[in-house]
Amino acid sequence: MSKRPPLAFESHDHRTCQKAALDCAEGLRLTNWRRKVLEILLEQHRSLGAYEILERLGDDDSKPKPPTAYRALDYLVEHGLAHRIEKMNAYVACAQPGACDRAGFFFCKRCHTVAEVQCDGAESDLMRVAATSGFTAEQTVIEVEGICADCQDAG
Amino acid sequence: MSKRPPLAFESHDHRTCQKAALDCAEGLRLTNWRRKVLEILLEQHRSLGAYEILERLGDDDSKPKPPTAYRALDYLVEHGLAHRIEKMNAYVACAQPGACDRAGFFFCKRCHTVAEVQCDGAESDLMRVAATSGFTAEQTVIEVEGICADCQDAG
DNA sequence: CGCTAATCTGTTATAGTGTTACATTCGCGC
DNA sequence: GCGCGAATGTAACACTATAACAGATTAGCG
Repeated sequence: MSKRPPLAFESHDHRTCQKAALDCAEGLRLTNWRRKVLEILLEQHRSLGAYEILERLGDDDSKPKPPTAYRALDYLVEHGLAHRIEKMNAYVACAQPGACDRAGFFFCKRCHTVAEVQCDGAESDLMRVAATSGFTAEQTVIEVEGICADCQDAG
Repeated sequence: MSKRPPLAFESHDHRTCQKAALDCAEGLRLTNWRRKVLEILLEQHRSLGAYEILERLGDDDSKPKPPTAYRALDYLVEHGLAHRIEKMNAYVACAQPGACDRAGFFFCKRCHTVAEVQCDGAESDLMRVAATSGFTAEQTVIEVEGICADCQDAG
């Protein structure tokens, strides 16, 4: 957790993020729904609830049903293109696709911006503790809730 | 994260855990529901869903309604006597009441046993990163999902 | 190409989790 | 007893997620 790409809170060329994710999706089976969901998530570094995404998937006369969104999200999460923020019951595009093992998240509870960081140090500490009691770790959730600088300035 | 009390997975005198929690509740306003919920949580180092707790709060002819459980749980969590496990939508008694700042959790997805550890190192690393972008951290969730030794042995 | 198997999608219904809103009661100091 | 704040009771509802099954599409193979 030393050198790092810009956090989502910091200004950066977001097209780079989008391109990286789409590149990483090469070779995967990105169907229409999956691509659409990924594109929606990639618009910003913000987390979106499944039903929020669902809203945006539909046109005026008909909206897809919940399983459509959940299936696409499950796929994206399984393949490392998106993450679930447990504390928010929400989803966010992966910010470091292809290299996002051991990710941790900072998210602003006001604007829902999510910054992703690598948490190797924290992770390996935890793994060490787990090992002492024979616990086999499978998945680690590291989420820090707070207020981002912009929202603080805005009062 | 170096010296530590026995993890929940390890054998220990559980009455010590229960007594510590009840001692810590001295001075707080433990109403009937709150005490009952705390007692239920303290039976084991296992997480319980709100509706599971609700079941056990009622007698045969009448069960309290959801807000009863959620209100008691909110109170216990606010006052450091219980924690919420985000990944499970469930609650667990605090294992180190009075000294449980910066807690992290290992939980077995089979038996729902939850071990609580102090995560000072991980926490301060995260805080440092947060600070670099002006992010004000308020709450940190550290949860490791896996399989405990007993469940592994049991296949 | 044409078949088959696997995967993805559509749809209905329902399960599980958590909250709002408001009426009522309880506990306690005056 | 009275008044006030906290806690509880109750009904209804909102949000999140999954089950089950039918139908459509696609990939791969002979």
